[in-house]
Amino acid sequence: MVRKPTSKETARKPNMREAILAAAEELFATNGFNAVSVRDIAQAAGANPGSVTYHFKTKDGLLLEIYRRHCGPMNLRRSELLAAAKRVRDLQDRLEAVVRAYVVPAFTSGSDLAGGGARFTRLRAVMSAEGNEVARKIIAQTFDDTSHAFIDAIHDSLPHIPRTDIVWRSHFLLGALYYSLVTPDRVSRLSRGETDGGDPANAIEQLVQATVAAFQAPALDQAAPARRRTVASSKT
Amino acid sequence: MVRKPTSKETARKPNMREAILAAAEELFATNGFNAVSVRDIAQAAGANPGSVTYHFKTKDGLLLEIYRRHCGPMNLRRSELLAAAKRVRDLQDRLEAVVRAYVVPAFTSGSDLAGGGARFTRLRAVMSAEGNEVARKIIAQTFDDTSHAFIDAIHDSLPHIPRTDIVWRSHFLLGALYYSLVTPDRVSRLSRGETDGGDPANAIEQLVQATVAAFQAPALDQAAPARRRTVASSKT
DNA sequence: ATGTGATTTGTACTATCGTACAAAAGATCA
DNA sequence: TGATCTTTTGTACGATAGTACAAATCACAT
Repeated sequence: MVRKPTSKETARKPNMREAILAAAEELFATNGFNAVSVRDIAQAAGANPGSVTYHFKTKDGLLLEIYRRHCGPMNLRRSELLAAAKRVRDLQDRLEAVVRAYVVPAFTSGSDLAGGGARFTRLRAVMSAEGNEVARKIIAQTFDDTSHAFIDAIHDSLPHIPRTDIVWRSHFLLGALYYSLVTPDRVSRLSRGETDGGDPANAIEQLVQATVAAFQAPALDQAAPARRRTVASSKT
Repeated sequence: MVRKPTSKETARKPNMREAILAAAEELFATNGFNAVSVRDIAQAAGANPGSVTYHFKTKDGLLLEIYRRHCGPMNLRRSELLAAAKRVRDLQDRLEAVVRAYVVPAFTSGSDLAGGGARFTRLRAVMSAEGNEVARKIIAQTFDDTSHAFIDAIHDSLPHIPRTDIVWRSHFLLGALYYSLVTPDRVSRLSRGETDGGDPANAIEQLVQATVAAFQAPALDQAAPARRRTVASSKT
């Protein structure tokens, strides 16, 4: 179909395998796993449905390979940034650096795949929402260590906050991060169109700033007693 | 259309229509829209597949009816709580009350359907992640007004924060809220099993506390200059 | 140029999907 | 009771799903 002008380079039109991976990543991330058929992927990649079976055996195998492709680089990058962040001496600055080390690789490229970071993170968000089993397994065994490392680092910057609260707030961070990537235009819509919903740098800044403040909130148990109010207590 | 239930009880085998709605709600919320077949729903409801077609015409129609069933009551409850929150005089207390008015109906029942609040909110989270068109439309025309009302109320409590930042942080709130309901056990897992990941009241408190702090963070543009740090500036 | 192993294509198979529709069953009231 | 609705059942149909597999094609060392 597409002719290679030269037989020298293997990756003239990128390996087809790569094209399939990229197409699948994009389609899965925007539509979910079950809504996308193997034929959809093949068509988007300019490939034959049989090619997908050849390279990845099954649809699950394709998803698994997408994860394998990204998890390593993204974790590596996070580790590097986390190590650098830990060296920041000022406690507040360090907290911000740690949060940034967590957020940045999720938005920007986690490997050499173009724009891969945001797309893969969005994919993770969607798979998580769908309760995809393949994704759940590989994520649990790949990211839980990283999550713990970050939680520990944050806890070091906020020794007076109980670990439980740190975990909750990290959880909220991940949710906010996911949602930002799942609905990339919702912010501009609600902002009455005057803003930069699509600018990832701005999204990162907003997320980091808000998250740092959330982490710094007083601990739940020891919150100032005067602060307890129950405006919405009826249970229905 | 509405036949008097008459003969002694309201429904000896509960309306079947309700059973189908409940089963669909549960299955969609945990597995996504496309992963669940009409036959799955019928079986879970103890009904015949044809019954689903009879009551809701199409699968989309079934989803639409689920939304119709919940959106009204939940918005009503939010409005009530928001109105009450707005009457709180102290600015910080009011902010917390407003956030609570937004969060509580999403966790607890928004109508008389048992446990409907959390389940429906989880459903919304999943549909949002999957980019479901039916859900997107009805949500945009049902919740955007509410969202604006909340954003306005929060802005009133934080006049010095630009509206853009408020919108972002509301966005993060919704993401955190969604994610808490999508992965109900992740917190306990990361907390090394000693905590209450399944307790909704605790989740609400954690979310409200963290979110209030996030809203109160300094505005992005006017953040203290000394605070700007770029520990993660390299781009890939 | 040719043989060889790696890919790509085309097609086919079975399972399951959403939906339609006629017949059966149940309920309501003259 | 019999007539007339509403609801449930059973079954079927066309479309599409994931996957398998043989044939065709390609890349390249010889």
